Amino acid sequence: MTGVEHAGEQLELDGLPVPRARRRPRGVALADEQPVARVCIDLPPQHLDRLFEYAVPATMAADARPGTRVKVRFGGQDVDAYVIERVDEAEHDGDLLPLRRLVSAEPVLTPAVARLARAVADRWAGTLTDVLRLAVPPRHARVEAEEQADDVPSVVPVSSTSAWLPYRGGPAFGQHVLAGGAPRAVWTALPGPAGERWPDAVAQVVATCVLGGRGALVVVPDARDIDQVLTALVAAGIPAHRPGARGGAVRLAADDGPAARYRAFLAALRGQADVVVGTRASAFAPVRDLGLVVCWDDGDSLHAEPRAPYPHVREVLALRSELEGAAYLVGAHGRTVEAQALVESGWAHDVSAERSVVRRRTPRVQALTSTELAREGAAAAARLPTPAWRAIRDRLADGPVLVQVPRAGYVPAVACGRCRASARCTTCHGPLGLARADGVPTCGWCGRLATDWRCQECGGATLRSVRVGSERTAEELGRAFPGVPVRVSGARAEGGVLAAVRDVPAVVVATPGAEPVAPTGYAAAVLLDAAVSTAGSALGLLPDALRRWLAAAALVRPGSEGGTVLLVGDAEERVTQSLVRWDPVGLASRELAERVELALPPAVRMAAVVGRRDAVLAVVRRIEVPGLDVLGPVPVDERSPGALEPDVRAVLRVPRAGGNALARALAASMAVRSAKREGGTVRAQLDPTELG
DNA sequence: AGCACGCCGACT
DNA sequence: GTCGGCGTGCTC
Repeated sequence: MTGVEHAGEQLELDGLPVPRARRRPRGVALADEQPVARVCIDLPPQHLDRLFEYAVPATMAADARPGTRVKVRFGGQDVDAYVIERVDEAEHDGDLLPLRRLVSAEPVLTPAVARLARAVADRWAGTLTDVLRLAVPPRHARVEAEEQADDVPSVVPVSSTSAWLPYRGGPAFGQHVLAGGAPRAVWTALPGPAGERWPDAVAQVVATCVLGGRGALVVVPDARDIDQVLTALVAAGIPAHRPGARGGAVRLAADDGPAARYRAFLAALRGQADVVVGTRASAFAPVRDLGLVVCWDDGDSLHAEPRAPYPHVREVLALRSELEGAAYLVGAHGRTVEAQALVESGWAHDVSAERSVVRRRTPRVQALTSTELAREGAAAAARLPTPAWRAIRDRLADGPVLVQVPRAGYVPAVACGRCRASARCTTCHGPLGLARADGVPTCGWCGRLATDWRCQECGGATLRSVRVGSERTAEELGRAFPGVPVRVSGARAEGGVLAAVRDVPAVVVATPGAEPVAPTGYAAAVLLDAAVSTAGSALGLLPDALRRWLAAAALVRPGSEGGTVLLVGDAEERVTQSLVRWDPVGLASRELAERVELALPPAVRMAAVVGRRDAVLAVVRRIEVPGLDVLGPVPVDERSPGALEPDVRAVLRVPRAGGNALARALAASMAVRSAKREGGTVRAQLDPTELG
């Protein structure tokens, strides 16, 4: 043994016992006040998910505050860490190493966000470090050094809540927010005229919150939605935050690039912006005096974080509203089963409109199913049946007509023209499709051109389309309505996603989620290939199909102004009826009852453990919680890198009340796994979205 | 994650 | 005799 430390003893002045924390490396003067920093280390292994203590050098005494980024020596290497707290005495009985370096004095991790991140890590059986990587944007030193704002008096928001009048419980929600309360609501938004659409309602309740002296946070699926909310906020008296000014709203999106993202983050952190409007990761934004959190369209898959520990915005904000005493609002045109569960458990209020209001504000909806068409004597086989064609032609006189197509591309799938077997690549057996009208079929997996294709079943050499995408639909509609401009909007379309179209006659073809807004509403919407949207057995498929249709239908003028929606195809009956009656809550409620019956989430809590068979079994075997049900493991399609056998998935199921215990036990088992280096790879996911 | 220590096989 | 395999343990 060498290097026995005596340095601490020099502080033993008046006979008091030397606090352990005062033991320190020779030659480093320590902070007088709170000389111990508890830090969270930026290393992935699950068994390191706890705080480690370091001595605070006197030089960092003032700046190494909770929330700052530091460098520490850990296990012989330099690692990044966050100071979580400063304390007087260490719990660790052993020498403390000094903090190595203060990266920045900016306390980027506020106590509230640190607490939220810990709760999120616990809830999803992940590590604090993983969550902090989602929550805190990478530092941008130049942005950090930019001029600080002078305190210019903030603008006073306009106090209008007109957009909430149609909703039962809407005005009361706003009043409660204004008074500093923390009401919780699940809101079914309706289509409306300019100034009363969902972004306006969101902006008004945000303005109400700011008027009441608190900050607000709005999380939406994508950048286009951010713009819509920011525009509506201006009308509600909350302008875009200007650097150098006090107040206003900032947009916070990872897509805006590191500098813009960090600048917006700092504006919130420093209390300069009152309102943050952003995508997924902004659920963790450090808004000061948070009074309201809003999640718009919680059924959009963009709200589900794809990185470990896979938290969902709707649930993160629910945790946050409880931890910070903030009001909670989740809104959509549709209703997810999960949001319905918040209502039916009594956790949140239902904020919806009366039937009469729904009828007044929504377009006329008609389902063109094959039975419906047969009744009218029309050919059912046509993708665009005559009544739909006629409706488009008639409504085009009044304005733009929206056509929603569930698939992007031209002809994403083709089949043998003789025996109808789906056409597969001769090399890798991937699906063949057409990129353009004059194109050669190409493989969707390996990209090879199928130049001299022959059917492997029957030897046929001709191909027919089995799925039609938005591009091909646009081409067909162009021919069907000569002289009418056709626009295409979609992530993979040539012009990308269009934010808006003009109020002139045009056919607008869009994939779900990419529908442009029309200033005074579309004259009509036609939802094609309805059967495609409800085919399959995935969990939540039906409410999700309704969500996509309602999102498009909500852009159409009310029936009183001729607004018409046509659903074309034989979709699942209940979903079709829910659209016709504009009743997303009814569908979600029935679906929830079914989930209770079948012991499926959210009536129960589940976790998926995916990876190499032996590794998965080892993790699962250690888990003991009351009422645990282990399903599987069964093989899945993917395989771990380098593995010979396909991965397996085990599904763990517990009664809803046992969710926290399951998460804790799963995290503990994963920690044992990482400590023992059991080998292979294992992914643990709570509330898995895909259950195969 | 990285790095130590520690106990069993084929090799200069 | 040793060089070196990776199983187990630890890191404030």
